[in-house]
Amino acid sequence: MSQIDPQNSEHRKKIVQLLRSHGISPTVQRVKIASTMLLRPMHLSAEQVLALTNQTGRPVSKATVYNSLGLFARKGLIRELFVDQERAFYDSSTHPHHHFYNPLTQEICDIDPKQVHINMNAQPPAGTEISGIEVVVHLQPKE
Amino acid sequence: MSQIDPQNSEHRKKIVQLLRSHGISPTVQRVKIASTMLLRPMHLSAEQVLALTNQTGRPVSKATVYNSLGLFARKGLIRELFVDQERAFYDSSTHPHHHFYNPLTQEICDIDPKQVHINMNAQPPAGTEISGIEVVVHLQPKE
DNA sequence: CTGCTTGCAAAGGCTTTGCAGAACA
DNA sequence: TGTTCTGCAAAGCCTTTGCAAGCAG
Repeated sequence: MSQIDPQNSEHRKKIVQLLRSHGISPTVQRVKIASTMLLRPMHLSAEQVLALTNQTGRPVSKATVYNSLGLFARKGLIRELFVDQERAFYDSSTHPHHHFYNPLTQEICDIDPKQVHINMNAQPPAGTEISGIEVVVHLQPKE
Repeated sequence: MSQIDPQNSEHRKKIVQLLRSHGISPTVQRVKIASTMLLRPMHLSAEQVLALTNQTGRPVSKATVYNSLGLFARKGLIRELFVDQERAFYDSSTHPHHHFYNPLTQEICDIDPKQVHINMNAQPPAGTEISGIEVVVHLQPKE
């Protein structure tokens, strides 16, 4: 996996470009947050993004993290996951794929889209079209 | 659809039996809440259940509604849906089926399980097994 | 009786907002 | 210079909790 180091101007440029290409003006904070998300493809809650982002350098405020994550999700840079109502999770990989979710450990993990085939014949209600399909496989401890 | 009228002792008995068969002791409030849920198979938020339940008769408190819905869900009498993080929805039909969700109108509607075929080859993580599969098809306005 | 349930209000936790100052173009 | 963004704290909202009074069995 290619590491993205916000200190490294090479990677910094990539992030800036990525933000620009999604119509997001690349402020210092947004680049920092985006670096956190894309450093490793993960499923993070807003609180976790805040903590990771602020491990180094100048801290970013909580409000800005929430705003930026919302913005990124609206712009399609990341994906918002609703697996339980406690909190939202943000998924840095936007390509279509599905998830295992363990409510006890609050862990989410990816399911390779090649492993899942969905055949849907149902028509969406009049005036609407499908914007995305989310499959969450809930887990429980064996036995 | 067979209406369930909580005033009607015939239906009341059915609800009591249903609660008992799920290991739930049938208090006055729980019967009232269950009647609301089962009056018509629907997707309701806790707030909506509260409002509907309290349209008639002696009002049930908010805390009791939340507690009872949580209890019903844990006991498998209803199903808890997480389609957005704003609030939980409760689905009075527990048989496996899937949902369309329109985030703009906050409307949920069922998808006939016969219309959806899921082929999953992915293995659940070690020590866990699948407890349920939730498919949510997100909608957006056409055009 | 004895334990479970209810109700009220207050607290909790995640997220948004209001507004002044800072950064950007 | 005008617009956009940030940060802090406070507010908002859904949900849970603490505890005394009430009900079920």
